[in-house]
Amino acid sequence: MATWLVKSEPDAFSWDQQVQNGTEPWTGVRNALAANNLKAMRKGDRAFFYHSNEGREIVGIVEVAREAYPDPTDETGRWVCVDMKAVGPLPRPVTLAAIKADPDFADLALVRQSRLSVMPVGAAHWAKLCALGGWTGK
DNA sequence: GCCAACGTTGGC
DNA sequence: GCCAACGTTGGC
Repeated sequence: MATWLVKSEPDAFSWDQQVQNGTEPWTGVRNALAANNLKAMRKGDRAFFYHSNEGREIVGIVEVAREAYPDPTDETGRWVCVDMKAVGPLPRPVTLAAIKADPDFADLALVRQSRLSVMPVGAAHWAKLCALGGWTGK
């Protein structure tokens, strides 16, 4: 199972909405690198749900419910989306400040490429972020 | 609200 | 196909 991190501005689509809706299409990605990451996602992969701009913290975990398919919000038909299902909130959201303060995360894409909206997270980083977030679920 | 990073567009 | 101009993202 691969692990990822996806960003959303809470003004546009927040964690609360994700939880309320259960499963939700992850649309609106218009960046080639991010789109490649979406295409590499497999059903059952997990991803951190990160609030950009407002909050700037990892607030929860979602799971890929449907692999890449054409983004219905894209008129050109060039871009794809996936479906994400809410798994659960992090008991203690992990802030960007905390991530940046830890040298272990210096090579995390979130730190290195701040504008990328969909990125892979290595197994070691995933485990550490789960621990920091107080995540005890599976 | 400002600015840095960076992707995209369009003129040549 | 290069590169300057411009737009967008997102941290601060």
